[in-house]
Amino acid sequence: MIDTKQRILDTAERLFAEHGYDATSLRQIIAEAEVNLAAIHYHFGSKEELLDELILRKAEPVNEQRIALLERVVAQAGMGPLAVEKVLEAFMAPMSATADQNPQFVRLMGRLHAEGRLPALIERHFQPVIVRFRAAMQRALPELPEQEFLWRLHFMIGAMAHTMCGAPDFTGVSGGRGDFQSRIERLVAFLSGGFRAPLPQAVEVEVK
Amino acid sequence: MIDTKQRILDTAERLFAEHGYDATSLRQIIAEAEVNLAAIHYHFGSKEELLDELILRKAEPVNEQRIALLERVVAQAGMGPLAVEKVLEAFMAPMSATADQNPQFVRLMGRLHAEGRLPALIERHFQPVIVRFRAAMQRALPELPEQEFLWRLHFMIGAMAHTMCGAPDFTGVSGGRGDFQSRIERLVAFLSGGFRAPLPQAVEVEVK
DNA sequence: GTCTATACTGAGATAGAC
DNA sequence: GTCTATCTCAGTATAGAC
Repeated sequence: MIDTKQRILDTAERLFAEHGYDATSLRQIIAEAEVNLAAIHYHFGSKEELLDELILRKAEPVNEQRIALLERVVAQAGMGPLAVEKVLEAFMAPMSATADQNPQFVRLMGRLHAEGRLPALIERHFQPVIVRFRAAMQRALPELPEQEFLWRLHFMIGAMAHTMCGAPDFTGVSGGRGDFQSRIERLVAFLSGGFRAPLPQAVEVEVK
Repeated sequence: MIDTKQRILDTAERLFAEHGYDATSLRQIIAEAEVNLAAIHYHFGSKEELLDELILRKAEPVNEQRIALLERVVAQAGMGPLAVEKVLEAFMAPMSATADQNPQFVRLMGRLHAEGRLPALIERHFQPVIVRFRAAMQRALPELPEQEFLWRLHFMIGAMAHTMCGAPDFTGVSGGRGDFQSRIERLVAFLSGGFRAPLPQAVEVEVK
């Protein structure tokens, strides 16, 4: 076959999104893609590296949009203050756009998050972008002590990861066009409130 | 052996915390516990049910403390308003106490979170407590629309799960006594700010 | 009731022929 | 580049000894 590699990638992406990474065996993939088992190891090396290439081809455009939006936000702010809301929106809007065009990608991310595979993938594919956003966030929150700032970033990552990939029960399976946009607006409002919250007081809640 | 079951539970707990659930094979457990492979299936039925019993015996005291603290907070509030901070603290303080006494348990929770096994375990072992806390939170935030409230709970769960189980890089491996307490104070401050944030405005961030 | 020995199925990985 | 055959190692199931 001419494009064995492409067929493996496309089939794997679909099956991973539908059934999860762990639950999809290489033998299922080769059956549907009509290729040989060893072809996967020839082209990718392992199941995990197959996942890596699969994420890479989706993550690149998202990252490019993020950088572009962030630069625009920074340019508009000029020498003045930077609003946390604007920075957060610049980071999340490209995911929203991708979600509307290609719902399968979001399902895939959700699956990977649920299976605990996101952290490693984020490390490999989103790190450079995250560094830039961290700097912008720090500029938007100049009065926050460094330690507190880093902890709040940590909280944010937890909320974001959980939200990009899943919704509360009541929202149902809908996920129609535009849903994702409002989800992000809610998240941005919540996170902005969290980042601007007063510093914690050491409150004693003794446990017997 | 007299207490095969206990030895399996103790060994599994240690190995799951050290290497993760997926990475620990039943054969490793039986080797260290010096029992037979089939004994696990005799006593527990499957690897997953072994994990379940293991979590159950740790989760029960935490849940009891949570209920007790929550009742105290509610009693102190009387007919007056309920502070989000107090409710959040009542929920998290027992985890902090457990963390200080038994660091291995927190590592285990972290592992399970990283492997995407927390949601199912939470569903099975923490659901009744969560229902009560949800009600208390709703009472503490009477002006928040239902939909917005549920979304903010969703954001909270993400931040909490991520924080209970892991820390930003800079904090190192320390995890000394009391560390966990301050971590929770920071999280409570952040979440309270998020819950009290103004409702989101539909802000347009167009993506080319 | 408890536990042991052993076999079964399906996973990912690999060596080497073509 | 591709495919066959095979390897190792999971979790699971069962028959039967004490």
